[in-house]
Amino acid sequence: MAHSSLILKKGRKFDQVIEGARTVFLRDGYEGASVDDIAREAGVSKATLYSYFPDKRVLFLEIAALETRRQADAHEERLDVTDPPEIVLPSAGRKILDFVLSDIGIAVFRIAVAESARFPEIGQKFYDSGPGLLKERLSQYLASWCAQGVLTIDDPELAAEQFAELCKVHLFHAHLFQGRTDVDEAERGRIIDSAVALFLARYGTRS
Amino acid sequence: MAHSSLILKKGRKFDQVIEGARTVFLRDGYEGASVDDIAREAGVSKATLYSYFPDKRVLFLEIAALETRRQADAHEERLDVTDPPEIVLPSAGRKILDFVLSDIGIAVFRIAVAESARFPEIGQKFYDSGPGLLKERLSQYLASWCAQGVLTIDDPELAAEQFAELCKVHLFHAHLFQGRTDVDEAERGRIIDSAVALFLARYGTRS
DNA sequence: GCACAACTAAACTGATCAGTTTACTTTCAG
DNA sequence: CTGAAAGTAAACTGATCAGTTTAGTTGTGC
Repeated sequence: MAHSSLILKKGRKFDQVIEGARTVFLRDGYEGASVDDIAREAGVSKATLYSYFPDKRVLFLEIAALETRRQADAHEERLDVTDPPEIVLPSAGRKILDFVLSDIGIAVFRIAVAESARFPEIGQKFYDSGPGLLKERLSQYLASWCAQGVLTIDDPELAAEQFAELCKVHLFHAHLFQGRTDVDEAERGRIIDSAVALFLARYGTRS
Repeated sequence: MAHSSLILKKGRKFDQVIEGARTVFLRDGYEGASVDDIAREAGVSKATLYSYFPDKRVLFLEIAALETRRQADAHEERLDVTDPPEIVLPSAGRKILDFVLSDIGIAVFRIAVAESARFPEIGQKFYDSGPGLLKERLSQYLASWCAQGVLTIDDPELAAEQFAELCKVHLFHAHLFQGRTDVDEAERGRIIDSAVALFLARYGTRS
């Protein structure tokens, strides 16, 4: 008895295709990736690949969707409303910064920026599952502490985005445009501390 | 007498080629642009184009360099050190925001992000003539007002980048990823006002 | 008005690549 | 064991495109 694989849509190598496409698209971008490369990387014949996906574009959109979902999952954990901003903001900021400096974070950003002119839904999905989702969660957290009088924020959504941007300052551009991959712990900490201080100087109720 | 055109390197149609390449590269990106398209757009034969530039890559790098120079020129005007931060910051912020929301600003950013993995010097040049130059100018301005005790900033370069990022909050991503081109004056003003307030709450000496 | 450089249209080369087809092999459920 | 579904390698089609070549035309300084 045992493994009734009802869930398998069709084909044994579907996952291999997805994994190969992911690798190649993230490494080479949409234009730079060739279908032959993907098939080779996936360890699958081109004919098999084309039995799953009608064309390169659809395969790419599928990968982009999966990858943005994964991005969303990385930000999954709700912010703990019971912890105060002085605790939550530094740790949330660190997670944001670590993600946008990661290889996968940079690769997805690069592709979203490059291809969202050609494929508008890619830009939309990327935004919704990345910056947009973060804004939603963080603004809810901020609003709940406003209600308690610990924070004073007239527009929590705007404030959430301001905080997120402050966390990326300097290092994100340095990595994206100057290839600086050598960002150490201390430097990250310095940026986040400054972001939190700047944020709380304005939105924190006087201590 | 008259027009001794000593300056002309060679060729009467050099400028046409540049202009055509600019149009097509900014519209279609590096991979998306074809040399035939560029020649047609420039109103020039392919052979002429190839008499000026050895290959597509060099032509692209030339356009990217010119375009980033132009970007730098747009930020040219030094900040007037005699005006106080409450005057300078809102107007500088508006200029930053207007630029990054302009068609040309978005197009150059898209190409810099997409191609700086393939052509590292593009990322470097873009950074130097855009965000880097701005940081330099703005941090000098900030430092000069620190000396007078009006501002209190331990790291003016970091603060300059923080301010620049705050000015782009929300609207830049909305335009880049969601194609929102309909950003009105009021919304821009709201973002800038909030950025200035946030910045001065922390770095301004108490009023 | 001549000589020479700049320019042209168009054809061509060689490469790459998306997507298809063919003839064959592997896998596995019943 | 068997037959159908899934997969394979490799050749093929048709298109695009960077870059070259050819044979001829235009513009211009002198």
